[in-house]
Amino acid sequence: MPELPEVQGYKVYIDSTCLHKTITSFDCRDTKLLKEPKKEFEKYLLGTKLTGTYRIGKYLFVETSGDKILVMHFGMTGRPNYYKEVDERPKYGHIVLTFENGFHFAFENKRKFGWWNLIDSIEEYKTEHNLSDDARDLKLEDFIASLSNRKTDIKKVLLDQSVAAGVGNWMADEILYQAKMHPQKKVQDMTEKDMSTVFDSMKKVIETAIEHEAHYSDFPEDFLMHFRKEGAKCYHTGAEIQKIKLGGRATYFSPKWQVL
DNA sequence: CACACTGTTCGCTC
DNA sequence: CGAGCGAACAGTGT
Repeated sequence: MPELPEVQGYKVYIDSTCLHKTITSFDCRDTKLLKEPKKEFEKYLLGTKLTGTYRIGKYLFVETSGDKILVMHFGMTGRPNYYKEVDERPKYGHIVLTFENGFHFAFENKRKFGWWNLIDSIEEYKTEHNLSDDARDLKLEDFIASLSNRKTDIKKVLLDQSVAAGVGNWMADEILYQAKMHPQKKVQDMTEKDMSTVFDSMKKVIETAIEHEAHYSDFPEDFLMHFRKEGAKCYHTGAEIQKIKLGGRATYFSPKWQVL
């Protein structure tokens, strides 16, 4: 589930719980979640403190008092959990840090698509992994530039983390619904005005979601999230929401509202 | 039971 | 080189 707004919430949570406390233990019960050997994590984390966080899209960079930066990606089912007692360890808390105050930080990851990594430079990592600026900070001119050489459905392009880092499957559907844009609109057929409309919707969806702490039921009533299921009624037209598959992802849209 | 779901990454074609 | 595409990954839920 975690897309940009959820990860933003995780960042705030970690900032308010885990910073400036010496790490006394590192426990990982499934090393598949580690992109470097476990020994490296022990070496660079034990005895250090987490000092700050920086988010780009769905990637959370955690700075430490040591020589490395910790990168967390929550995958599809990840979330942080800060707790006190050892026996409170969550079922899917596959990675756990313990701090000098005795509290623990669990990286919960039910489906194990999330991971941790150790890196030297955020800028370098961003370049190597073709990450765009965070969608929240992205400039219209950069968004248009990224779209200019693309020749496929706008929905697929929105999911590309080199275009607008942080947009995931539900956000892409919501952005296109707000923009009245059909998900299969070909990017090469879009005018600059179309792109600008989608861009503005993206900003609106991001800020609305963060404002409501990614709690979907609190979103405005004309948001797709309230009726994002096959056969549900579109807020504007009353027509049935349709489900198609794009880029291997379930895509929901209102055919009467988002006309191709 | 077979498949849906979620994001990234890999391998392949063009 | 890089866009596009589809499969693969893990495990729970339906």
